[in-house]
Amino acid sequence: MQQRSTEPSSCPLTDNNKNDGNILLTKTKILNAAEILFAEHGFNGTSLREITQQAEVNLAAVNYHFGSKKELIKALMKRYLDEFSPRLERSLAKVTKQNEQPSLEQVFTAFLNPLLHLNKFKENGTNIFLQLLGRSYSDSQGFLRWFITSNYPGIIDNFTAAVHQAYPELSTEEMFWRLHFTMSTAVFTMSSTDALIDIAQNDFNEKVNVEGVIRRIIPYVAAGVGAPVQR
Amino acid sequence: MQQRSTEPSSCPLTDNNKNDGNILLTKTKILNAAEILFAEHGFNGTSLREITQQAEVNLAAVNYHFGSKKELIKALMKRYLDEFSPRLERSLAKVTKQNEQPSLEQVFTAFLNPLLHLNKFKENGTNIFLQLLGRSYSDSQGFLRWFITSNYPGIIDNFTAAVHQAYPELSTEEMFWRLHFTMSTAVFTMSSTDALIDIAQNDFNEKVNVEGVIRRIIPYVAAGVGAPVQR
DNA sequence: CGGTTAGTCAAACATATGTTTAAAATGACA
DNA sequence: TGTCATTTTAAACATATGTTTGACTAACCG
Repeated sequence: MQQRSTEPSSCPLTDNNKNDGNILLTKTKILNAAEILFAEHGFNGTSLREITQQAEVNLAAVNYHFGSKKELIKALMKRYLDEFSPRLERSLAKVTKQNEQPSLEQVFTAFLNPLLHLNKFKENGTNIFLQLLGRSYSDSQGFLRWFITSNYPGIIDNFTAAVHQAYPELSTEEMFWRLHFTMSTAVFTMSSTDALIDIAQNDFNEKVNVEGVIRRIIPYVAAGVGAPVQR
Repeated sequence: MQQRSTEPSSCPLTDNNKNDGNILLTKTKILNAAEILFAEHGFNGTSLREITQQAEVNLAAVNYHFGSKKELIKALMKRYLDEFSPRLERSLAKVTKQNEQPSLEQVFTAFLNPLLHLNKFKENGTNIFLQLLGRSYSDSQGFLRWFITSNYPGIIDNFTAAVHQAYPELSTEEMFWRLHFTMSTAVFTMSSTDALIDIAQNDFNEKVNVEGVIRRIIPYVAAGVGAPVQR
């Protein structure tokens, strides 16, 4: 028996779960199947039976290896956040160190590489991660929002610092709101990327991908955050 | 027996369901309870039993009066969209008629009054409507998005026309994306307004309400849509 | 070999869900 | 008053869900 504690203690859920051969372990198979289904239909909208069927493992495996559905979701997000978070911190640090006063566009562009790296880390990883992030905010009354902000405070702190450096006149309150608007744009757009890309393809025959969408978002949010302060 | 057809045909679901006294009819009681719960916990996250319990009606009443949960959701949105849609159209028309080339900020400000009117139409109506709109986009794999865009095409058409008048240089593709970003910002922000207002209150003792949030969004999205075109 | 351990599996469990049914209540009108 | 359509009600239905159980398997080690 294993992993019956609710405390995640060490959480060994990265990809180093390989057999002697190259057969994926049950745990990894579950993670891989779950992230796609969760991204597509939300956390509430995906059942453990769908996941285990897709992963070709036994239903009980989820509860055996992760303890519960909630813990599975956390493990899922952790896998991406551990990969993404330090890279973003380095990327933001680079921008703020190199330039005395970076432009907002430079600050937001700092997200691009860490996000795209997830595509190498995992097939279609960027898309999946951003979609999961979007789901975290709307599904399950934000228990995951809490999980993220409390386990990865560095993301937010570094980011707000960089924005402040780029636009010092922005008050703390105004920044709080504008950063949330930015978060909304990114996260919400991504949670419906697939549909949007389809529409763009049909309506004006435009071939786009996730990277294309991100590149379009950057000037938008940079301008939004950089909007002149009222009054 | 009533309302067993899946065709909405006439859909008598506005507030003119009153008794001789001022006792709300079952139908209205259900709508009022459902909209709050749906806004709070999403469509998937709210059961008919919670709704009927809150509304103090029998469980079977929902299926009797509306046919199914899905039809209830449509009726819910219809109640607001019928109130909101024509007002927004008039408001946008006013702006585009009065000014030869209105500013983007003027265009977006045209949303303010129609949105705030919902607060008179119904207690906390603005907030509820925007939250429901947000839920429509993330829950239930977008069947409601389809419902809205196909039943109220005027909203989108008038809006894109107004934006084009304010910023003619923006290409159709770029506008498509930026309007979606804008939609994301508004809708997603609103679906977590309550939490945000709490945070704002605690963190820097700022007293805000829904109107305050909308007023903060306007310059943000106006600047975003108005961002200079790349290349 | 015997024994321990981690992992797998089918089945059951307990509960929650949307929907349907058929009987009972209600109210309007002749 | 009696009739009839409308509405309400409790109960059942069918299915779906997260979780648990207990037997079984396979691998490792003395």
